[in-house]
Amino acid sequence: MTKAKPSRRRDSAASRELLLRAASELFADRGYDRTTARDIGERAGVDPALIARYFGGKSQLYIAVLRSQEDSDTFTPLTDDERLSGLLERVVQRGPGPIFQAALRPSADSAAQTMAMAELNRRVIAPLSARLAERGEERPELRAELLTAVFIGVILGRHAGTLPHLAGTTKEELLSLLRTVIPMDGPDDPAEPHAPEPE
Amino acid sequence: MTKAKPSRRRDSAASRELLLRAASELFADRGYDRTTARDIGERAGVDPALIARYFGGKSQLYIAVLRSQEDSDTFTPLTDDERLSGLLERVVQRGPGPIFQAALRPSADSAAQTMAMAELNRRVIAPLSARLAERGEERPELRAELLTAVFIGVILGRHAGTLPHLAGTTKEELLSLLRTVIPMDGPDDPAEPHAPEPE
DNA sequence: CCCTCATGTCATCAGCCGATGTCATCAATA
DNA sequence: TATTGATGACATCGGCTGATGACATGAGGG
Repeated sequence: MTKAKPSRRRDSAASRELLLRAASELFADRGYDRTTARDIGERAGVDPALIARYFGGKSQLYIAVLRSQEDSDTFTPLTDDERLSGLLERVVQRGPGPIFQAALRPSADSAAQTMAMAELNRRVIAPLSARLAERGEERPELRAELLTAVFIGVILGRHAGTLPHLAGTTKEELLSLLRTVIPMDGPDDPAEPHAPEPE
Repeated sequence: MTKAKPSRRRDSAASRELLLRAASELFADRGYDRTTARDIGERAGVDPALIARYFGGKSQLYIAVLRSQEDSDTFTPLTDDERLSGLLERVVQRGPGPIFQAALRPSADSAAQTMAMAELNRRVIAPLSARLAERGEERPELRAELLTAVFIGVILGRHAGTLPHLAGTTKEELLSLLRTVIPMDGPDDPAEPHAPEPE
């Protein structure tokens, strides 16, 4: 009963997965508004009507994409060198991602937009804010938002292709550039070392 | 012959001007893609069909807006305190402006997009690049693009309303925040124009 | 005073969007 | 094999966009 034969020639789970993957790529590359349901279907090789059937609509597909990436992201502050490097690695390869897109290019769909901003807070702003507070900086939330906006601005500016020199940078160049703009945690932390970081 | 009576009840020049002004405000606030011709007509109190008649279409109206603002902008580098302050003043009051919008949120219309990026270079990136070169920095064009992206990222992040703390800042707070991220020209410049200093 | 044409109004078009419903088709089970 | 439910292909809908052309109107020149 309920045998999940993997050799099914018509497999709804596979179609779901194809749509999710295609949507993930396209939302990461172009953001929500500029990717159409027909685009997603074409890239997935699946009829776009199935988006409505399996996810309930484009905005809920978007939310599903956000959820599907929940675990793949670490929650280290942006001032952590490894975190910044890893983030850049992913961004250079797969585009800014749906969340960063949503921060500076908010979509009209309020459910999707709200979800994206909640994730941005959870994954990026909150840990950064906590780190800045640890350092003893004033207004840590404000500064965390500032640095996040800075980071996303550079990422999007590079990806949009409108800034040719920036677009031509390698991941390493970009990393060193960002370090001149985002004050990183030193290896010898000037802040009091009373709270060691679990890794 | 061609008497320009100012009391004409039906005045094409006035309609043109109203459309131009309304478009200027809306493009500055929402960017190109997200403002519709009907929006512009409604705000201007003018029939949107006249956009096509007087400008040739939406994209040419956009270009006309860019041209109409050509003189109103100074061409000082972003690292100049007065320039940064003035820019913020305008941005806080009237929104990011069509050019900054276009840099991180490129539109599908290629003519409009190309024009906007040319203006961005002329007004912001080029003077900043020249200033950085004067300072003796390496890769001045790249750094100029980086700082421009940083600036626009903060501006858009604040304007989008997705970053609440940033959105709540006054012009002065924002200015001091930006100074922590964009290395300004000192009043007594520490770097001699002829003697680059090692750091 | 009447004609003419600039100006403005309006209906409508074609294209794209997301979404929905219908129907054919195939796999699993009896 | 016959039945049935799941799966997917397709046509189409209503809504929005930018654009266009036909028509109304009134100001200014003769």
